[in-house]
Amino acid sequence: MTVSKAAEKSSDKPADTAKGRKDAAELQGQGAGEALQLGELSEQLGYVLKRAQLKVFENFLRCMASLQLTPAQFSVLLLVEKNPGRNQTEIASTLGILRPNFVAMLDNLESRDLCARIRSTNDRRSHILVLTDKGKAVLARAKKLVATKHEARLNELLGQANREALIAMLAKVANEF
Amino acid sequence: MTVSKAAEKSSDKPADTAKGRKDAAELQGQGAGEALQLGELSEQLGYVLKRAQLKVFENFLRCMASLQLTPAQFSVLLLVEKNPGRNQTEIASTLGILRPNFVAMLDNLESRDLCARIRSTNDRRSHILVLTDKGKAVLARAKKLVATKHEARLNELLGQANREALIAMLAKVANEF
DNA sequence: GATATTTGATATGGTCCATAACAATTATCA
DNA sequence: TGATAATTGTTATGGACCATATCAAATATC
Repeated sequence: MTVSKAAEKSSDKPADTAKGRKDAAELQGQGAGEALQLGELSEQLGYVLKRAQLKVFENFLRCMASLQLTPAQFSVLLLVEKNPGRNQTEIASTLGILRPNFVAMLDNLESRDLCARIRSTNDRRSHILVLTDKGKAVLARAKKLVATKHEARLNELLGQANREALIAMLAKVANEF
Repeated sequence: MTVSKAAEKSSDKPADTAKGRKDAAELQGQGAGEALQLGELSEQLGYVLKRAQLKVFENFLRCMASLQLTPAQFSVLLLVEKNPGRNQTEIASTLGILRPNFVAMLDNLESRDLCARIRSTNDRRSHILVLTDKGKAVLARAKKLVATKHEARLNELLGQANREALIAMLAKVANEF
């Protein structure tokens, strides 16, 4: 059903021109066993950005294994703690999460008694979000884990000054690119 | 079928203790209409990394709209150009793409006549990858678009020196974190 | 008071990522 | 040599994440 599935194999013997066959012959066994050259790829912003993000998320998940918190869940807890009394739409949209996709996230956090939906008396359509006591306690422990295991790792890799510069530049890119 | 779907709604009136009701009352209409405070979130590496990556990919796609190349496809073309004669497993693994998922990507690129699979004569199991002439031409145009529209944007945002420093730090994080 | 908008929610489809399994081919080694 | 193991490209499949359309209830607008 994917677009790529609909792609027709143009021919069974691609590049089968006289020049094609000659070039192919020259390439047989090219640099076998040797490491590939990344070339310009290693200076492509998107490439290095994506790979760094994957590594950081991976490390985050390892650090949070005992609390079973994903980066997205951690960000929700942080934002609700900082902005108690806001509704789902407000929290979701500032995190770039679409409302439909935020429902399942909240179902999960609420089922673990980390946060609660409270019907607003001002506007009975909306749910006000609050951290439960357990949620506050878990978030406090999560922050310590992040500080001691996650950010500390980045500090010993880049140094305090570079770490702050990196985050500042990333924030600028995220906001103004 | 998701995990979160299996989450049971613990109760219809969450946090309905005496303290819970009082706290909820205090929160009604909290900072309505005002912007939310990001708080510690804006200094979380993972958060700012992810958002920056999304913005950069988004901009990349806009710059490449005329060539219809995604960041992943661009990286494949770059790597094949730099390392002609390598097989699918080698190209995919250095890009962090799993072999099964690489098949559809190549089907797509091959159907557009950007690259070609050639049966190796040394090892008839493997397909050697090469850029077609059209693939080389498209990649050349893609590089120019990236340089003039994409990287130039980053330069005017951070400056040349900072841009290089950012990429160097991201590469370090990607490789050593 | 009729109409439009907002909120949370459901259903659904797409894309990306990960694992298992398979046929063809090659490597290993008894 | 020949039996067995490993590798390559591939298919099938399921999960996680993201996006859109739609809905009922509640509210806003006029």
